[in-house]
Amino acid sequence: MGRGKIEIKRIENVNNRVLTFSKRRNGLVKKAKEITVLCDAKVALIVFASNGKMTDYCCPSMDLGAMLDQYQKLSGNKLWDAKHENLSNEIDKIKKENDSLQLELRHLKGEDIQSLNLKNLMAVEHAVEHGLDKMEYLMTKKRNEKMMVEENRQLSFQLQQQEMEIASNARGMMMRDHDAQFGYRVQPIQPNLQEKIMSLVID
Amino acid sequence: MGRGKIEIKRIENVNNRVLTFSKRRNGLVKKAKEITVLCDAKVALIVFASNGKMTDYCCPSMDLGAMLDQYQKLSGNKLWDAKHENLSNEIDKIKKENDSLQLELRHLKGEDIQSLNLKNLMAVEHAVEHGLDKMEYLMTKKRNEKMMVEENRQLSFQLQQQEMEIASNARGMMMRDHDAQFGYRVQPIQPNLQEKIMSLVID
DNA sequence: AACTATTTATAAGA
DNA sequence: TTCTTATAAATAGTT
Repeated sequence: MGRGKIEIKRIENVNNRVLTFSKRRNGLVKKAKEITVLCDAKVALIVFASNGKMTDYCCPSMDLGAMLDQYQKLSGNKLWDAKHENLSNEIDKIKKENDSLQLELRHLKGEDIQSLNLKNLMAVEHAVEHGLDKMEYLMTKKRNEKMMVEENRQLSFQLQQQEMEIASNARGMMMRDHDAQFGYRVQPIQPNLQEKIMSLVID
Repeated sequence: MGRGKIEIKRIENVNNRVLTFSKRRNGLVKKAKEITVLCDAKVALIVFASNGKMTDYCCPSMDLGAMLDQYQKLSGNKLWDAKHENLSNEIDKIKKENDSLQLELRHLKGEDIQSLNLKNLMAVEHAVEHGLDKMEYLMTKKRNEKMMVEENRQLSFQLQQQEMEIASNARGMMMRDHDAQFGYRVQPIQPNLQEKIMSLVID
């Protein structure tokens, strides 16, 4: 339909091809609209030019999503259903995992254990007892650490008090005996106490 | 393009409409194919007749799924992406829940507890100890049940032995004293023993 | 489904 | 791109 007949094969001249594309795309969309109106048809049309530019048409009576849902039903082709199924399956899988974790958790807390047989009960008990030992150990350790920090604080305080007292005494003495030849040396009761405690706490 | 010009509005005559639909649909698909070949274009076309029958065309160089992916990117329209996002979010949510369950589980087993502070440790310990009590109670109960079932089995066996013995004695007597006026009645040692045990087990 | 008079689409040219 | 126009193609009404 034009000045000359053309073969239906790729148009090699780029300008020509682009021009023809533009004309024919318009024609295609026009025809799509016409059949929609004339014949009560539902039409969806997506066209990409070779440069990637997109044109689309969808009949006003149904949105593209609905058209594609219908397409999937009638053609049996999976567009997003497949992806959805995968995701849904994964959700199911994780939910089941979740449930079994919840159940295990309840078992460890002694809940819902009626249905366990003796062997399973013993296994659960064993796990819990083992864990309990670890907890006791750690708690004792943490309590000791706290105690040591507190003890350290107290000892430091006492030490400070003592030093202040000695200094005060020394000052008093100096006032009384300004020319005294000997002097007191302040000695900690436990040398390196702080270091010892800290090494225990840090461990 | 025909014997007469027509207005572009719904064709009221059904036969006419259906006929026109068929002709124009073929024309539309033909044009779609032609532009695909002539212009290196990508075309997807879905047409539903008013009776629901579907026709579709998709260029050979790209499948419909890919076309629609591209459509979503370029148009910004969400077809399945929105649904996917929802599902993906749900997966993330459940996975997080899962992780926290896993951690709680490990805590109850005395694992990964270094990071817990004393207060949390005590809470975990308390939960576990409470659960342990319940387990001990249930295990004792189950062990007792087992023992009772075994005892029941043994008693039943003994009873049967006894009854057989008595019957055998009676037969021996009958042989010796065919006209004896009195007879033995077999009496269980503990009447209703079985019922008593079973009621304990079932509870 | 086939025919064909006409309308419509469009290829080539400007 | 857009307009023009000769011609091919599509199709409305008919058989």
